[in-house]
Amino acid sequence: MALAHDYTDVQHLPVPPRTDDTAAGLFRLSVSMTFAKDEEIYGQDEDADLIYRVLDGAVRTTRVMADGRRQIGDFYLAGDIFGLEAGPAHRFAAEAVRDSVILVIKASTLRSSGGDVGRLGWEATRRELERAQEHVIMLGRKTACERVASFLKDLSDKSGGLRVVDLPMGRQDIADYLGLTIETVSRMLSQLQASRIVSFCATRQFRIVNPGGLARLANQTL
Amino acid sequence: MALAHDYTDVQHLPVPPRTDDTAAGLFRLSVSMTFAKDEEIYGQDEDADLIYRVLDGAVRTTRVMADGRRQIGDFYLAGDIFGLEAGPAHRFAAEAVRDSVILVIKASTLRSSGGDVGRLGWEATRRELERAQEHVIMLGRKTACERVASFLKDLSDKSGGLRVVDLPMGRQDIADYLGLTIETVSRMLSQLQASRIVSFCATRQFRIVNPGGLARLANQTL
DNA sequence: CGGCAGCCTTGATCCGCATCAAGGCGCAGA
DNA sequence: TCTGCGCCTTGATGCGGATCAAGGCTGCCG
Repeated sequence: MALAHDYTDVQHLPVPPRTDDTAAGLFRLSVSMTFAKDEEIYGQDEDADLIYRVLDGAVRTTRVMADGRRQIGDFYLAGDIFGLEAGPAHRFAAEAVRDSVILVIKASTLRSSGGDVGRLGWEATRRELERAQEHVIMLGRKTACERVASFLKDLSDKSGGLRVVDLPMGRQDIADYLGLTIETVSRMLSQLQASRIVSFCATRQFRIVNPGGLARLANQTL
Repeated sequence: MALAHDYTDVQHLPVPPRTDDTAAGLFRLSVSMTFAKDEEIYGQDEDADLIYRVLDGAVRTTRVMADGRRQIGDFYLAGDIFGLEAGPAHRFAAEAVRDSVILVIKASTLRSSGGDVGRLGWEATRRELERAQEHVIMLGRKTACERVASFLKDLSDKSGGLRVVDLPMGRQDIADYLGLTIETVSRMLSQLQASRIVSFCATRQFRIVNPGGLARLANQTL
């Protein structure tokens, strides 16, 4: 596990670089920090008074059971907000999937804001809830093939529906997100490629060859 | 499936009967409705302008895939609030597990409220998110035995830690909540009883014989 | 350019849960 | 009380994904 962050690279940004979406408004008075690959952003059980936004890079939230079994709660890419799942304390840890730049704001600032700003926080929490519920469906009732297909499709959708998509995370992270083993993920990816649904340009970049076929395999209910 | 509710039993209640918790404050201007066992409270994809609170009975939220596979999102007992998962439309349907009385309030009333009331809605949404995330851990990384043990323990905790607990739902509902089949749920329940962890007084009522053993099997991480 | 380490793929086998099948039990209604 | 139906349990068998095992690829650093 990476060492605790030393906070030497904190910079004050009056305005975040991306201002093209509502979330940006929440982060007007924020601080930017960089995290190395696999570095912890916050720990499980840690007090939660901060909310985060990915500026560049990718983040995973994880929970590890006593015997080492790991579940990834979600992945967050550039523009995404995370850290909202906290009551008094975080129930998941957050780690950088690769070198990342993160904006940070005090949660108490947000929560005490009346009107619009408070409503934006609520909206963001509601979207998190929706994503968690989709995840429940996936883990409860989808086959390994459907899970992997859903994962690739979601990633493409998040990237604006591009045909060529980068995978920021490794196979083990995908497995721990989908509730599978790394071997099963690898086999399903090979199988999807063999069926001409997708095609891997590199280990961590694929092209969607047959979007209709992918959607059918993903078996989305909505 | 039950017929649509005919709304003939709507009554106006100036104050809900239970006023001993914060949630009650949200429902000061609400309407009470009764639903028969298995009756639909709202449908998947249905527009969402209402928020609900269980006064008496039990409710499940469900999502059905094209081929009939069903996943239950959560169960709600007396005092619980549901219907918050909606963006523009509900992503799960809600049905009465047994004859139930439900309080209903317009969501727009809540959302537009500034200050305290708005914050209570956010808090309730955040608790929903926490429950969904626990569900993700369960479905992603727990064995059948751990899932059933967790389920019984959660139910007991929700009922205030009682040793004798009623199961409002049938075995099929439990299976669809835990991502298992009804046969596996039944076998695990028999197994827990054989190991003197719990003891079934009736099909739908059990006693926790060994709380420590149950907690150990549940394998909670927090 | 060569060597090494971490990540990924592929194959063989195993096992937990699903599926298929056959009653048992309890409750409701005659 | 009897009867029937829905719900639940239990047993036998099958299969999807886990586990165990053995390399292959790729990117980094000398």
